[in-house]
Amino acid sequence: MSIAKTYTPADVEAKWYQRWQEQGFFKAKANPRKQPYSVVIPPPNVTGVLHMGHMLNNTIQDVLVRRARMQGKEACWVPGTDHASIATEAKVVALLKEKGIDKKDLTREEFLKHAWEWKEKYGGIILEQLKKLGASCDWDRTRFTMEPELTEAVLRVFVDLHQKGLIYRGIRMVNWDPQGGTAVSDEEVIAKDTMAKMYHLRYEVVGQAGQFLTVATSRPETIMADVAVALNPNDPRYTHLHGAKVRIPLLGREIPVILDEYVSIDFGTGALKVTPAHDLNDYELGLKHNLPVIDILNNDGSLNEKAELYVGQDRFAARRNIVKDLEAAGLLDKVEEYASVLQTSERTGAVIEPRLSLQWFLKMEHLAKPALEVVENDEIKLHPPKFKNMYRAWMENVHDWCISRQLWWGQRIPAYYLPDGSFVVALNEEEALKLAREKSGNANLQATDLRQDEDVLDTWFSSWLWPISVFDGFKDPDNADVNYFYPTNDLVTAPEILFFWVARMIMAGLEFRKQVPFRNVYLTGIVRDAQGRKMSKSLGNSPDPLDLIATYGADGVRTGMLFSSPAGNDLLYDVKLVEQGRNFTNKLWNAFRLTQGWEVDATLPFVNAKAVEWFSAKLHVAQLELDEHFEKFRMSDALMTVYKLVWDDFCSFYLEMVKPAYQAPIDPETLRHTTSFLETLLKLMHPFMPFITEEIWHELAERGPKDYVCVAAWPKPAPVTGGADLLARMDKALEIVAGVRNIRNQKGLGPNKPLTLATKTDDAALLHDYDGVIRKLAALTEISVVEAAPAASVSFVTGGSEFFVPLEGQIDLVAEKARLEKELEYAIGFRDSVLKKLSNEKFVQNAKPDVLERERQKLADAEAKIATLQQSLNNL
RNA sequence: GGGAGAUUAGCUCAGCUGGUUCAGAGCAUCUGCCUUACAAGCAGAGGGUCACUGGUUCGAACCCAGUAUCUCCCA
Repeated sequence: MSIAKTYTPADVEAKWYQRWQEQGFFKAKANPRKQPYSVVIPPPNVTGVLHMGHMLNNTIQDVLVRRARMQGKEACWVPGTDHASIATEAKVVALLKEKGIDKKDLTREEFLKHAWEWKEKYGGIILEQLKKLGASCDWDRTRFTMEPELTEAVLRVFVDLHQKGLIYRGIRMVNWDPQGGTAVSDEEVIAKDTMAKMYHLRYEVVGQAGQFLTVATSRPETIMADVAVALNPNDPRYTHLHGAKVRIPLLGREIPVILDEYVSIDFGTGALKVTPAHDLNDYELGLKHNLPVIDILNNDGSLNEKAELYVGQDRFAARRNIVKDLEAAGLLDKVEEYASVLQTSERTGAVIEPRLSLQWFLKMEHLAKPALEVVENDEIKLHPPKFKNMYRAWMENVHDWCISRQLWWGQRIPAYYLPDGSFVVALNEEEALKLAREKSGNANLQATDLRQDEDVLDTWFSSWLWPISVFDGFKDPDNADVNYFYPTNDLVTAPEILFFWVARMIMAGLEFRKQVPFRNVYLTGIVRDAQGRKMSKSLGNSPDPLDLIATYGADGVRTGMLFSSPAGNDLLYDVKLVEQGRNFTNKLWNAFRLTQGWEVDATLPFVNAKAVEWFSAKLHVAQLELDEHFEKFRMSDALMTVYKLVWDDFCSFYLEMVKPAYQAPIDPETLRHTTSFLETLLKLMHPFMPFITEEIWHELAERGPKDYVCVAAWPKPAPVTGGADLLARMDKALEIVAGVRNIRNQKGLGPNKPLTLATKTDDAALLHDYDGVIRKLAALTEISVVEAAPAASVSFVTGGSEFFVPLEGQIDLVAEKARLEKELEYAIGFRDSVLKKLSNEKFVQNAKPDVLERERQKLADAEAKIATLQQSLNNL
């Protein structure tokens, strides 16, 4: 036999991927005669490389897309990347630093030149990696969120929303990332539980030397920004200080004591220092009491000259130093540990600094309301639906979106400032100038008089337009593509970005196209290691996806990932999973090898009708089940259905039933059916295992130039007459087979030792019809119907029939008796429980007729079994 | 602190409208087999008080209440 004994994916994967591309199978265009099916990829970070999360996510998308393509839909999977402003800028800055270049020494244009160079060099890597996985994207449609067309879309949207009054500029407390040197949105802040220290500081009461008010704070370095100390008016401990002034420790500046019920009496000392520039709550308090704002921090988190002390020091260094100095001055009362929450930046990990700054915001209320509604009314379905609760909670408490970032890598905010400080918002400089002239009434205003905002937009402000912008829906809102492919069908993404991205795409879709961007959102879990830890570079617990593909084959890896990943559940990755996937490909390969080895003898009669009928019926049931799993987005279950159909039903049973003796020929009819079954199985498996199925497809027959399983028609379930009966009868026959095999195992007989079977049966027809199947699978030479048990035989009971395997000299009467008694005992217990149910009048009155009928049948079966078992015992 | 979800075999999970497809699947485990498609395999077997305590019901893994533990989201 010339076909390799084990399947070697490396030999075929690249070949088929190339062929598919040459054939243009992945290309999609608006085609009114076909039903559209579109998916947009969650654009990976342009600087990224493929990780396990991408593997899972893109495998699922590819399964959906490939199946849709086979179903005859115009399947369009749009790939692309996003520019990931903070992450990319940080990488470029780091790279430049290695070369001895400081970002500060570069102009914006110079920096962007470096960034683009870097993007050109590394930006496509991840997409190339996806091809190795088999992703059937329409690569001609590859988009990048910062390319000119998409940038224009972003700017248009900004201008539009500004005109609608939804974008505004204001001083707000933002989350400042001192390391990234930029504001980040609420959603990019991660709260971490930590133990922090609470410092009790002594503020001297003005005019009462030696009298102190003790204030507890976790941030002693901010006292220089204090503008008041607040007390609860109802706190009896402090009534004597109402109206007093206190002196800031070390600094000596006098600040008022204010009263506000906001202060909680039992937290800390009940006295709260008020630092409006560096705490959101303090800021609110300051507004209410009309207090000044003193900002003592620089962008990088160091103290500025307004602090007067520790100027130039980093906030954490300043904290250490001021604690030392306070202690030395006797102004530190005590330090205690307490559990607190540290806000950190998702991007850089730096501790977030609440900071007042002038930023651009997008009002959310108007956008959030309809976006909530379409999820509530299932116009967009989340899978699994438990995420609906989370989605609702967020949408009902949504805050305005801080969309400006103090970076260079990204779309620059299209706001232009006039010399007088006012601004206009316009798509480009010319229009801005026009507007500025109108606004100022100064017709002589020149472009050089305008200054464009320095900041760029949040990357999500590009990504939220993705399902529209990839089809050029902003540039040309009525183009054929967008009209045909939008709304897209399914979105596959991670729950972590449900709000960042999914919710905002829904908002954008409704706002700009009055239509939802997709119908289904499939939320994958996080890929973790076997111990449940998140995969991370620092832990080194993440395998390299490309190594995995090289070792186990893309098909093996794809199925391995899917075996254990129900929607929304984390995937505990274990190499055993991809091994299982690889083994599955090998199993299929060998089934194919077997059929390839058969010689046909055209004169042979068709002897396998029972097997063929049965497998046809099995196939029908499995297809219905498979389609149902797909409709419900139960991908693991869908795969498992195919897995069992192929491995158990096709290989372990069907092929064993029809397989001729070694080197014996097969009849043409059986071969025809078998090949046809195999082709159907290849189609059903193709979305999961595209490469091996394509390889076998072409090995199985000479194929025409366009005849690929990749574009074969998805099989329609074909009902089989009397299918349910066929399945039930085969099940009975296989039970008999299992009974014989069990005896072989118990008695240590080899799988091939010829045996005979005798039976006292109530279903002689079954034995007659399935004689061939049973004899073959159980390796029996003869099955005979008898009146009485043969001497010296081992027996078993299935259904109401008793079977005997004569075994001269190998019968252990005692053990045999014990076994039968145990079975009998169980059967009696079972019968009694049914009897009890049936003798309960209320049950008989209340239970539905079919339930009652089933119970009666149960009773009859049990009675029959008991009778047979007793007979067997008597015979011993 | 507020909210949501979960708890079923050693592991990962199914289990629909309460009732024979109700205690399941895959993996793992154990036993025996290198039986000419496959040892990346074949055959067989064992394994669970459905977290706990009550309640509703003729009947509960499923419905209700409480308890415990875990996870996630928000503050």
